[in-house]
Amino acid sequence: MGASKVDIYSESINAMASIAKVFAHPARVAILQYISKQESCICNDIVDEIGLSQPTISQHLQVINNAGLLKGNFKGKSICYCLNVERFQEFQSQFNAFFNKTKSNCC
Amino acid sequence: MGASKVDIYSESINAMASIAKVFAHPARVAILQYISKQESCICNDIVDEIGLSQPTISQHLQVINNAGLLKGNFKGKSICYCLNVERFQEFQSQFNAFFNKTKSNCC
DNA sequence: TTTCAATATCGTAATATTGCAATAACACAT
DNA sequence: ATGTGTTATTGCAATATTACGATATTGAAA
Repeated sequence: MGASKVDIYSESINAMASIAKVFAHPARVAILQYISKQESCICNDIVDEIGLSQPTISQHLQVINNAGLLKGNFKGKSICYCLNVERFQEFQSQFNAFFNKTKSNCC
Repeated sequence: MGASKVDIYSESINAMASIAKVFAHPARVAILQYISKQESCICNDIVDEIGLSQPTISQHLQVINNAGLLKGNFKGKSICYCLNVERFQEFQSQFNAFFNKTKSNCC
């Protein structure tokens, strides 16, 4: 096979894995950090900042965007990627809920 | 290509991605939750609990174990997987540090 | 020591992910 | 309308991940 058997898990478990997947690649972690560091809206300089090609960056941005983590001006010559802080906060809460729920021990 | 260009990112960014990767598959999320739910040490019933084959579960357990998230008795007929709570807590802290550092906005 | 149950490893197939070159699409200015 | 610069899409190659059957290994009990 090779594909994850998504149908055998609960909705919340799949949701958790999906969220984690966004952060499971260093390029996406770097992009998120870079975006948040910018005072003003950033444009195409992510490509210069990180050592990856423009198509690859665009691909990673799409993953981040599909997760709902971006907002801003998406039309025009210089598109503006900004962090959707509300959504980001939501992710943090979900993570912490999972961590706190799973923190028991047995031996 | 197909391989992540790990060498172009900082150590902390790669660490973050590595941690996230552990939780980026529903089977591993389910395994961690199941382990934590058990009152006593669990054995081979993870295979029965989750609908995956024994080799596949073993593979996922290895990923979790390589991340340092397991402890317990690893020899004997019924091996005992328990959550390494200290390590788990450490992961949670790293996550929160990343989230808190990245929570700024621009537009 | 032989047997048994539990876990790990090997080999392999299928799918997913990553990355980039080439190209398209798009918004804006001239 | 024609460039120009920016981002998205397509196509493809390389690698990683997921999954399982078959088999090996292991520790304990008989």
